[in-house]
Amino acid sequence: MESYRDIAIKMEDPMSYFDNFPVISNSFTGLVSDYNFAVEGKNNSINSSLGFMELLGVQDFSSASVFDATNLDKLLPKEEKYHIEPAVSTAADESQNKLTVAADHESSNIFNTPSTPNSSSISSETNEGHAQDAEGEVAEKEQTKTKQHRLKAKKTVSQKKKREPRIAFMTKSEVDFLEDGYRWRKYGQKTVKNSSFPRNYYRCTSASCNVKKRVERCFNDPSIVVTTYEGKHTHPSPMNMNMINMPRPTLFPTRVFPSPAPTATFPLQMPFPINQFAQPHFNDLTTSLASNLDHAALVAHGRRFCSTPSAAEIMRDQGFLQDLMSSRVVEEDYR
DNA sequence: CGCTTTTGACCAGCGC
DNA sequence: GCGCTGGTCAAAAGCG
Repeated sequence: MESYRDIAIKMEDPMSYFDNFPVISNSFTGLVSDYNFAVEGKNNSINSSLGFMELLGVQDFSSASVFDATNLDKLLPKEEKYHIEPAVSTAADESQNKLTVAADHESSNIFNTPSTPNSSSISSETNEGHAQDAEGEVAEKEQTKTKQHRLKAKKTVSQKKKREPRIAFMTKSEVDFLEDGYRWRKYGQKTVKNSSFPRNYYRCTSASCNVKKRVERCFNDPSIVVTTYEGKHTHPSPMNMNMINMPRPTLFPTRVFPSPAPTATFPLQMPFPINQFAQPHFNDLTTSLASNLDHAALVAHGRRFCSTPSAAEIMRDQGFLQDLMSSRVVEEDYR
């Protein structure tokens, strides 16, 4: 039913998108330059696969370049839907990590998740003295009741709620679950057609936060992890909360965004953690998207990132990597 | 004990 | 209508 049919970042000219893409951290230049940033364009094809710094390098860090919200309608036509295709690997690409960002746009679908139904205990209400048949009947009735309740709940909800916009990240990684600063609880796992890898479903553990996350491996390139976010966090990232009062290392910019801060609001409100050194503009695409790129880059590139001992030491001293990377990556780096 | 993960069952939507 | 697939639920099990 739900295939990768919807892409939000659709553009006639991908470069025009990045003309307004702010450099969020010039300290990461050496890091992200090894990424190919693939953006899918018209006709379900990859329009470009460009070195990340080629895309970012044109930026004037001091200039106030923000997303122009008026262009977003052009980028995200309501009726059109697109497929996510993995970035095409070339021989030269093989040794490099590849990161693709795309977003789902699914305005027409109905959100069919029911509100959490009251769970009824069936067995505990069964009287021991009853005959087994009677017990069976009671259990059956209760089950039917529960089913009807769930069905009703689903119908009610589906009439009101629409599915949130979604955004998918394709990241070349050995680790399935990429840290993003939020806490997630797994609520389902499904085998996927034509894929030997299961798809995992996660929900944000924060109360009243409906953000969902889907993690699966690309069926034709198992080295790529596809992480799909749905919804918008109603709270700041725990990671960012931890970082908010930290002294800022001189290695990193103290001001990440140009002044004035971006004000454009992207229709897809991103679920990602904000950049650790940025002010929390949760509704801003550039903040969230760019922040996630940095983070994904750091996680996936942890080993190489710290290949220079001095850099690694600085980072470790600042307590930066421990907070930002998964523990496994960090452990490997400092062994 | 509380939280998370596992996993079988259920439901909706779609195509035939 | 039926079968298939994706998405979710919820009880049970696992874990710290």
